[in-house]
Amino acid sequence: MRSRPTILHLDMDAFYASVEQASKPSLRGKPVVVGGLGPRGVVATASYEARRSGVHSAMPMAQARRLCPHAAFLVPRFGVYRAISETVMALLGELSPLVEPLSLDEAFVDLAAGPDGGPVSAEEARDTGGRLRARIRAATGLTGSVGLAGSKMLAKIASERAKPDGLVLVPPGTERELLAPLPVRTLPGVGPATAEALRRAGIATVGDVVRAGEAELLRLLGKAHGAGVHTMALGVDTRPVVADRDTKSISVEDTFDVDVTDRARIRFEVDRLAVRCVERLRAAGRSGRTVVLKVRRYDFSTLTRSETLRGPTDDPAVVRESAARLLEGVDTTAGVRLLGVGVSSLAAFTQEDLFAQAGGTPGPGAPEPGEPPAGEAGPRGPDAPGPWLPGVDVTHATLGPGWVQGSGLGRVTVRFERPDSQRPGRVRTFRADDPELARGDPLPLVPASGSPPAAAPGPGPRPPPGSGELACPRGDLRPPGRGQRPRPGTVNGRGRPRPAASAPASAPAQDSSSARPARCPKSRSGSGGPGGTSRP
DNA sequence: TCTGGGGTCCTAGGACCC
DNA sequence: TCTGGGGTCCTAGGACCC
Repeated sequence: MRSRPTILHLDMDAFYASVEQASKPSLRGKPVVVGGLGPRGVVATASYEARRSGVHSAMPMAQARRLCPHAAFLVPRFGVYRAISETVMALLGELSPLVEPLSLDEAFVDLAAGPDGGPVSAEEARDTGGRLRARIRAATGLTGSVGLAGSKMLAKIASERAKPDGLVLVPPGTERELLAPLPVRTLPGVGPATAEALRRAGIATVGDVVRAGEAELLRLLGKAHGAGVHTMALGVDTRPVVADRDTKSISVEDTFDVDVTDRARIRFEVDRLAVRCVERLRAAGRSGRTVVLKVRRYDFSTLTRSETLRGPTDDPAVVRESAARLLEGVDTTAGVRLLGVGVSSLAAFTQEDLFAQAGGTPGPGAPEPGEPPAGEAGPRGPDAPGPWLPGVDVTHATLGPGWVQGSGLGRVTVRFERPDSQRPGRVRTFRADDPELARGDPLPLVPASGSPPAAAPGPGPRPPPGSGELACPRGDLRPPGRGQRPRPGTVNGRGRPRPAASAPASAPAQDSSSARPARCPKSRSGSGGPGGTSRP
């Protein structure tokens, strides 16, 4: 809550879909839907053309196909989105050191922490926002919408109203009248459940919340939540912009195309998830004390089981064994649709030296994940390298770069065009195993001039044939950067040098020579600890 | 052809300790 | 020994966000 509009919220317009349209000239002006393409996929982002048909984020992909059958349905290319996001966040960083990214396409900026204390007048603030939007467009070819206000809540509401490709400023002092007619869902923290509770009490708009009064809100929603909602409804929001939020947990999960009942397969999948989780943990230079297993059953009911180790670990064998123990206590006979493994209670240290000794050699009874149990095809979904997923970059030995339009029946259809192509490229169909066809690197959206734009993490615009596999071994679903925080010390919009071991409290920096027991859960309630898991 | 994947924060109860 | 309270840690679940 400030008397000057010094909080800026940037939201890139239909970000993933816009990147795809910018990368693929044939899709410009056409409906594009980015998301999971499996039978249980959901929409991540729909282009504005697709939104006109009623398609929106989080909608099941099957429904989106029914609503907009002629759209292009593409898998996300997170590596590309991440690179562009870094460019955008860097531009925000030039306005102020206080940048709080909310996701790849969204961030708050505290302009008052910038040079000269930020804009003084509404006009100055508008100028700042307008210049930012122009620079984003020049650097990425994409549009973003800007909200400016005296608080986070209003800045975000403003950017929403500015969409697409606009700027809205909420003059401090006008918050309450702006909010009053809006639905309660507008308020941060009011989701479906809260909205329903309020609706039953006859409260539909923000103005209704104010009229109901604080006591009534406390009664309806409980102490903390009720007070928060009431305060927000008054237009009062003093939450600061916080850069460098520390990660609290790291997790991976997979939804299966078909419910899994086979216990051996379930054990196998949990094992793989544990390994993937630890890969991400280690890439982030972290370790953790609490292992969490997540199981979503056939009926969508979800349960979690967790166990806290005596000390933090980043040893895959330890996490695998913990996850396996947790699984033993879960009945999965009716079928599971999702499994997940996570680690929380994160500590700052890495234990690379220890890992070299212990982590590399799995203990007895903890085989490397290898073959799936007999009778199962193994991984599926985004992991299953059905190699030619719609949207991925390819390169042909003689025809150059293109992208997969579709595949099936041993064939793959490729459109050969580049971001700077003046007209839609031509389409060719190949055998899926055509040796001249390989994964390709993404091409930059904006032609490189002087300093390279961010779109292509790879080398120049025309990689030598075959180089794709090296840069992107598993395709765009798992680009090299995926899951890796920028290395500690990397400076960019999203990852700054980690605050030096801020919390010695939870993880006493005992020397990692030998004694740290990272395996056994703290034995509680007389269980005597888990049996048979200690290392010889 | 119903419902992803990555997170954050809050609540509540029990164990345990003082 | 009765009855009791506070604080912390752990576990489980749920709401919410993008």
